[in-house]
Amino acid sequence: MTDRRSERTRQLIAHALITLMLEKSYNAITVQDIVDRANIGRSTFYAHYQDKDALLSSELERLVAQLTHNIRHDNPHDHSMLPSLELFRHVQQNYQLYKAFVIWGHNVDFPSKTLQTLLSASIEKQLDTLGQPLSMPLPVISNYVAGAFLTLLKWWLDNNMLYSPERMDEMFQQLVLPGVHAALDIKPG
Amino acid sequence: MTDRRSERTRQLIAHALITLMLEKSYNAITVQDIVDRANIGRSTFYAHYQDKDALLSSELERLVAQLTHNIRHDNPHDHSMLPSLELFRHVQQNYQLYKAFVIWGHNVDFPSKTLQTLLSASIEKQLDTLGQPLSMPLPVISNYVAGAFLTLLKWWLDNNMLYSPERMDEMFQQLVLPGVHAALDIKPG
Amino acid sequence: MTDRRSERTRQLIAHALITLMLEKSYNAITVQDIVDRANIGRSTFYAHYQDKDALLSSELERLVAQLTHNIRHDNPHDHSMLPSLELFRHVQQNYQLYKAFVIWGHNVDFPSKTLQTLLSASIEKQLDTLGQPLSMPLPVISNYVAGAFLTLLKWWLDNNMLYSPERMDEMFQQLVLPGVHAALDIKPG
Amino acid sequence: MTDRRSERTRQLIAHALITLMLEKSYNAITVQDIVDRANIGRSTFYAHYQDKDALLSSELERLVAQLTHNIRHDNPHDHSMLPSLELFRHVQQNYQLYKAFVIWGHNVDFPSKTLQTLLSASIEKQLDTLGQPLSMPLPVISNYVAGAFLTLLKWWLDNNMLYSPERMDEMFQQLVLPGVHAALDIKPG
DNA sequence: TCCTAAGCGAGACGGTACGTCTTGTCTTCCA
DNA sequence: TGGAAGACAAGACGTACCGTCTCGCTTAGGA
Repeated sequence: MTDRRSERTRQLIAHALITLMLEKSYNAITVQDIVDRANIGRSTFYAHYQDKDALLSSELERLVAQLTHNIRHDNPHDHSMLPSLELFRHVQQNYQLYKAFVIWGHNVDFPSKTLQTLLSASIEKQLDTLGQPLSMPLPVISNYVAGAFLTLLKWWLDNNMLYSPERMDEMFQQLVLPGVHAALDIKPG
Repeated sequence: MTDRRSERTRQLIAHALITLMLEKSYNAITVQDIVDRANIGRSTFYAHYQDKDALLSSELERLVAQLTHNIRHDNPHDHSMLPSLELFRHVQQNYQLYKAFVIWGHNVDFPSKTLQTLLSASIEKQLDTLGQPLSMPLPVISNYVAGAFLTLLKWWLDNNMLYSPERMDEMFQQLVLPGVHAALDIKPG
Repeated sequence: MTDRRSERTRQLIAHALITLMLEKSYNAITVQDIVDRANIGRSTFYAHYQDKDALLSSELERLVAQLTHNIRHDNPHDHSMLPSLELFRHVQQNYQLYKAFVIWGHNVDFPSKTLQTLLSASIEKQLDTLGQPLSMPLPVISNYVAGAFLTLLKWWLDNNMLYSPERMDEMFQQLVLPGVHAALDIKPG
Repeated sequence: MTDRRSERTRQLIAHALITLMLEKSYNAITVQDIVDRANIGRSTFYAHYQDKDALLSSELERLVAQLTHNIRHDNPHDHSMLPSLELFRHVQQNYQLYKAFVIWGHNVDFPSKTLQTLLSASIEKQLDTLGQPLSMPLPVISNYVAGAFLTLLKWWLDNNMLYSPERMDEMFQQLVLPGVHAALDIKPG
């Protein structure tokens, strides 16, 4: 059986990063902070990750992988543009994690950028299968939808999830769908 | 009249920052880079700005001030939610500047955050004056509109301003207005 | 009967150290170098020696033991101060070994120190048995003779054993004996 | 006038090294030890010296330069092989310094090596001017004299300068001169 | 002949020091 | 007298080794 110490150490590191990001800005976190919090040696950190950014990227990928997995499996036959309700719910269930990674100002923007790119691509694929005639370029629509969703998500997290995922999704649908339907030449209702 | 050398130095520093930001990531730029590019002494930099972030903030404020000034004066009686066309035009005329400050990945996210906050507040004020009954909280709408606009703006800059400001604004209106009108209980047309 | 693998491993380690010392400075040699060269595991090294210095000490002791053994047994009734000719010959026969351990600059000085201490003690014992009146403290004389001998030895090794052991010994005797005889109040001739 | 802070800092560093070398082995001294003792920043150390060894070399050169300067100027017409008495006196006056740099075991051997090379070269030059016929190679003699002198010097320092410089010199002369005169074919007396 | 304790390789780990880099302060000197 | 030049303290960076450790594999030598 293989040496499982590596995995344990990786988890210690990841957990240290996340708890630290709830306390202070990513930029203000030093490798030594992480190392101290995780109770590991400095070189052990560098044996696992090239640097602090690689750690963040890795954890973000992990988060995104988990997100995609959860969502897609729950609704394999979903044909909506974006499983927004499930996303709001998923985020609620992983509040700490998203709070740590997504909140503005606390962090650099590349989590946002990654999520935007990912969501945008997913939306574009969904819209493409509809085969609707479009009144504007597809990437504009998909980026817009992804951006609008993330904007609402950030606002929600910034305001400590004041509303339920259902209420957030309702507002999202109400704000975004009419415009998208117009862009897709779909008659409302 | 005050010593004008200060102002000249300030401009050298600002120009140095902007040209550097077109070349590499904000985080990768050091104070020494700026000082070398501007041909000034290290202490002179610190005589003008507390640190690198203060410089960026200052230049961003400058940009925003110029933006607000131009827009508002051009259309003093405008009652639309957001002077989006003028904004797209303004950005086009200051392409380099916005490219340097706004493009994702190259930079930290606080320019985006600042712009988002600013736009959002402006929109909220405009919507408030309308006195319309709302089907959702006002901050949700204003944040949504600002986020949607900035998303399109970033996409536009990322794609080297492929379309005209007019076309961008048209798409923006088409995507955003229906949803906002629905939220404001405004009958379309 | 005991497991003989230990002894084999010890030899691998010692051989690795010696070949490495012919290539680079002792200080520049890492435990990992030794471990790689000997094709053993890191922990195996530490199972045999406390650290790199312990290994060097151990090998040096080994060398010294072999030296003392050879010399003393060959000439059990020798009453000269120092069996210098035999020493020069012994060194010649173990050129690589001494080159590795003794040459200046390549190494730290504790091989020299160890040899100096050893030789000095041996000389002191020999001189003491003579019971001669002395014109100066005995340790001064013994240290001087040991130092002079080692200096010539180092010069010889540094110059690739340019001369024969016999010639070296002749020069050593010619340089050192008159002074020592004077110190011991021995009439020349 | 030039900035004199550099020189002050250099002295702080040198002084820190010397006091530390009186307390523990050169190898056991870390750059951080020096930096802490000297109350300077880590990078300041590296602005002045490439590394710890460069510092030691530099201070040793300084010591040697001072040594050569003092000796030669005091006795411009001295024709002896080696101004040994002056050297013993000089060392006595700089006891701390030599104790720090020269004592065996405490240190690596390159101070000894440097001194040996220097003294040897100086002696060789002196002997060469004599034009005496030689019964052995000149470098053998000069190395021997230098080595013998340093051996006595180390013994003296190791024994806390038990005897006066004059007594040490007397013993040195008594031990070394007869042999050298023999090598140079000089009749005694 | 099998069993079991030991020797071993492989390499993860906590830790220490390295030499480099950048920051923000402070001092010197020149125009 | 203001600003360039740059020395400086501070401290984080990513790298290199250290000595300890755990893990399975191999293997010798007593059962």
